[in-house]
Amino acid sequence: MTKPRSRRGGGRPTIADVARKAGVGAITVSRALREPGRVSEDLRRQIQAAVDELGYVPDPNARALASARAEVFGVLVPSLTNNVFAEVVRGIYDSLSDSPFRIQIGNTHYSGLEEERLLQVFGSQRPAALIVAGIDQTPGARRLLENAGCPVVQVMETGPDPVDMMVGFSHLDGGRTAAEHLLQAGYRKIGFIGARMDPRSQRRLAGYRAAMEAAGLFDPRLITTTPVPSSVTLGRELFRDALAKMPTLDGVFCNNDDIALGVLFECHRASIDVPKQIGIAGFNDLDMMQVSFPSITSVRTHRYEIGTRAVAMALAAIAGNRPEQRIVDLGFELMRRESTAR
Amino acid sequence: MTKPRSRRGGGRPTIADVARKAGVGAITVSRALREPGRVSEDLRRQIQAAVDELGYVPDPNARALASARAEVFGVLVPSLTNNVFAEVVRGIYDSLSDSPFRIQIGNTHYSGLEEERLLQVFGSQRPAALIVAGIDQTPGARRLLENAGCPVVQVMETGPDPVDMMVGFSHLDGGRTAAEHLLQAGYRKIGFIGARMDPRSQRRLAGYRAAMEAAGLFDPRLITTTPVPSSVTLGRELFRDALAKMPTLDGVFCNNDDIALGVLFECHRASIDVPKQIGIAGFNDLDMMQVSFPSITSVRTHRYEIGTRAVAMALAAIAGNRPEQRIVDLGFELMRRESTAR
DNA sequence: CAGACAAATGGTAGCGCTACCATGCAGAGC
DNA sequence: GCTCTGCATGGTAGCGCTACCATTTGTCTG
Repeated sequence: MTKPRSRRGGGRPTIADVARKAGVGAITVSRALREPGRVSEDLRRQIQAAVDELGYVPDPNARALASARAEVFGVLVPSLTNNVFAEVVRGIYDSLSDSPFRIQIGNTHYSGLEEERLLQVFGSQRPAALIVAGIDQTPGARRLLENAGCPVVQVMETGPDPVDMMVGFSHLDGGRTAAEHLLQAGYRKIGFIGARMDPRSQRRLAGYRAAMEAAGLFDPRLITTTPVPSSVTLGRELFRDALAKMPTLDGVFCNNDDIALGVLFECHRASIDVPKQIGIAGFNDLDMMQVSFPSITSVRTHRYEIGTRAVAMALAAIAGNRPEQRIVDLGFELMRRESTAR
Repeated sequence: MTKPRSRRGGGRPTIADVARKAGVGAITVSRALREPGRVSEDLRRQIQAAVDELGYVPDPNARALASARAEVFGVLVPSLTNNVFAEVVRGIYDSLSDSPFRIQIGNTHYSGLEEERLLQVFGSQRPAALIVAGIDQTPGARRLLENAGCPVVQVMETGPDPVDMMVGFSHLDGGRTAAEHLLQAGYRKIGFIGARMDPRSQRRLAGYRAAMEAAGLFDPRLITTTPVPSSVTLGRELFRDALAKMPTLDGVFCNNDDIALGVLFECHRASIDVPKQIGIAGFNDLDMMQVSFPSITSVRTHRYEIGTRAVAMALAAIAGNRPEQRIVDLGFELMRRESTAR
């Protein structure tokens, strides 16, 4: 009577097929695959042979449904093309490539609402862990993270109040360090040029401001920002705006390296000597900063490591030994180069 | 007797909860959510109210298991940080953001074996569609694609023998066009500098070679390549190698824009005049090429559109109307700039 | 050598959803 | 009046897997 539906799955082998072939129960196959230690050597070999012969691959959907837990890491980043986040994501992928965990990336487009929506979607899958960029979640997003029922790692930044765990560094300190370096190098009219101005950029700006105020040199007219997404082209344009506004500018701290590169190119074009007339400092230290002419001073951040570390912490939490240090500050490194060597 | 397991899912509402609250059958809820047209206006409203009140989000795992089809697009790219692929992925994400489809990205690290392994993993999920970069799959990977039981789109390149559908352009023509442009501009000793040398780079090289041979100017010593991953730093180094090997070089066609930028910086550093002494052409036309000083000639490719187009074709195929044109050539555009304006 | 206990294996009953097949009911056609 | 059709809705039976408990076997105690 129980006429089985005609194999909806298109004939791929199931755990029952493997069990039959190996002459064992389905549950034993399941165990052999997930906890090999709990199955005798003999059966394990037999089962492995059957798996290989049939080309069996477990259905992750069925697995997730039965165990109420999907082997998925949910990752939320504001941009896929921004090299900074791409590096973090690469670190995550590399750390997870030999594990059974899959990765699901969500692109929030720097929008809190979008982040909230994606968390809702991700939550419906009962992910094994969540990695989210930034610490400025909306109240709704924060609630979703707190109730996710899985380890959560906030990355890119550190802050006082983690949902669960954190890996990053202080953007405020990074901004201050860059500005202080420009001051030490002898620059005085140091501008800040920033695009996008997401929360991290805001904090770099705050660091710059703190340094300038401490030196008694702060002037709001030194700041040139835009909410427009960052690009090299935009860097050039913003620098021209900044110069028009304040022709006596003798240095710039750029929000990021794209902007810094745009500034450098404009200096070339306008025959402005770097570092003599203008000092330039960037942020993130992309590969090209050390090769450009002149090479550009930048704050090196450890993006790839942020990704690998976040995964390591999440994995530890999943395994039941939550790391003692819930907030990991990976710091940054000021790379002094020709562009500020006055 | 049938003591229900104590709600493994951690208490999130199920379709049965919604059905109870709305006073309808579970199947009607399912239908209201997936095919609203088949449920009466009244019930639809009632059900929507219950969904909203309970905060119900369907479990994609259960859905996939029951329907033998996951609402997932599998995407396979060789790199996550290479801007070229990041742009394609961004196009895919943007095109799918309002659909119920999730995206799963695999990073093949330019390895055919890894690609095969990932296809195996992806296949176990019964994805709704697969988008893979490149056309040079291993025989095993090709078989997996052919038996995937879903639309498949190969992207980045066009070729004669699609698994299913294709969106891209001819890298050979692109390479030839760049080389011909350099020749027309009056350069004669035109080098080729390439890193990574994946199949697409190989075809750009072949295009370059064809142009040079047609002009009777080909010389194998003009070619400088390495399997090392591409970077601006590497561009500088390879250019120095190329110059050491052939000091009379008067032009270079670079594999990609990173390399071209490295070449430009080295020219600045060595006081080589661009475009007078050396002409430079890149590939892909990243944003910065138009801003650099001098601006750099490059072959513009339509990465974002490749992503959006691939999704559109896959979506059409899923909906049952497979596009007539199975191979879409999005072409490229030579952007002539200062670096080759002799 | 009985009893206790651990290790290895299996059976059963779902996980939350949808495919498939009823069922009920209104209107159409004879 | 009756059957026939088509539409809206519901019930049942799984999808492929694992949690939970039961069973079997072997090993160790006293």
